[in-house]
Amino acid sequence: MPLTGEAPPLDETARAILDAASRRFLHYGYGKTTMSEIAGDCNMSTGNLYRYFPSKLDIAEAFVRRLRAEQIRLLREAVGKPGLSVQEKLRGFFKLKLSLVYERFHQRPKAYELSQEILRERPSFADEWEQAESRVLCEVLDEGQKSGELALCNPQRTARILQDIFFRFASSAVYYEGDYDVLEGELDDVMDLVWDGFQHRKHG
Amino acid sequence: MPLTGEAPPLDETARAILDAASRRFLHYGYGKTTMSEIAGDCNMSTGNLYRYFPSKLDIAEAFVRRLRAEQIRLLREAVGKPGLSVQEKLRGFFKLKLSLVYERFHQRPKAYELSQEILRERPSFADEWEQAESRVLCEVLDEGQKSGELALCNPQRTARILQDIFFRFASSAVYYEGDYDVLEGELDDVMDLVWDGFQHRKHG
DNA sequence: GGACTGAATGCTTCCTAAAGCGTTCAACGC
DNA sequence: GCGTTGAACGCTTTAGGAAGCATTCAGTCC
Repeated sequence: MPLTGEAPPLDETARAILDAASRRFLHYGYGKTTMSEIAGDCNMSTGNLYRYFPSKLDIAEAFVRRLRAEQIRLLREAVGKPGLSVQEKLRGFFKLKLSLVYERFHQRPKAYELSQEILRERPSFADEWEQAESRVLCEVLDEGQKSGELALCNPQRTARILQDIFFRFASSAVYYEGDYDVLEGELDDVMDLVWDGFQHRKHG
Repeated sequence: MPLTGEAPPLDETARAILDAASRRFLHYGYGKTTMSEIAGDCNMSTGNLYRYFPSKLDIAEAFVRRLRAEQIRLLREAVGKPGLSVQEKLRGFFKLKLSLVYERFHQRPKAYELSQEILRERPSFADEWEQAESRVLCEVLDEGQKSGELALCNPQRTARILQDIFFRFASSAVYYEGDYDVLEGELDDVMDLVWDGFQHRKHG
């Protein structure tokens, strides 16, 4: 499963380093985890870590890429379920995204913090992530074109517009706001209106 | 022009304090402005300020309310122009909002920082602000209902959904991202799709 | 010669005392 | 008696030295 932004394959030692670091990042957070601790967990010197990862931040990035790859997998799974209409697929995509984002903030604060740290230090990561999601969306939209459920002039542009439209449900502001059910209800209403727009375009 | 969230009328001294504070907030920022400086600008003691405002933050809030009231006025003005269709009014509303937010971040950094500070200390301010905008939107939507351009079952809910949909164009993330023209282009595409949805609902 | 070490380096973070500043209110002046 | 002051209070921020930690690389080992 190729995924742009996926790290190159790791050898056994690099993977051991990443596993050890991941455990500490999730438990103690990025800032409280030291390179000497990670090295100790791997029974090697601190200096040796740099033969595998150029910096501490690169270890963190590799970890976040893992998390993100898992999310993409889940999103693909959700839209890949047999028997769903295109509308159901799109709705499921954005609802799952909401629940993943919401859960990470509330249940896995260290993972959330780490994501924020990566976004701060490497802003291009956000674009990359959006591109990866956009590809999943395009597949769904292309499918809708083929099945006759949609009539779009530019599926890529449409994917971008959908990401704009549902941005609120994946933004950090949402974590402090209203509760999950309210958010989900609003997301449903937004999806209804979007679908009505698609219907209008289909029937001219 | 009543506006919920508007501060009670200020007497002459309170207004002088607010004016002096405003100048300093805009020039030096909130954090660098001290109460003793403000008091000095008003030829009074520091302690006397507290007869007019309960705290430094309340002065800041009064200032931000001024800024927001001005924004609401501009938004009302934009949608109140004669001869515009409802679609043009809605489009104009969100485009103006984008330009105001964008300009404040790029041209008036201290005003932006102050807004952020108020939102941090007084989160309910965000709801209040959204309610104020929602009212303007509702007026436009009600007008659309009356003129037959729209067929909505709940204008208030629709206003809320529109705010969700256009959230990205008013969120802080937008300041670091792409340039203004790209944003405006996307906003137009979103508005087009939203309008198609409204059309679909009108014609069944 | 390649894999690895661990001390050195220098940047970042932490800690703590001092300074700054928001707020209060007893005292003052009219 | 009311409006105002400005010093006191205590919380917050700052500054500077110490400690911590990411990173480098000369030296060592196999």
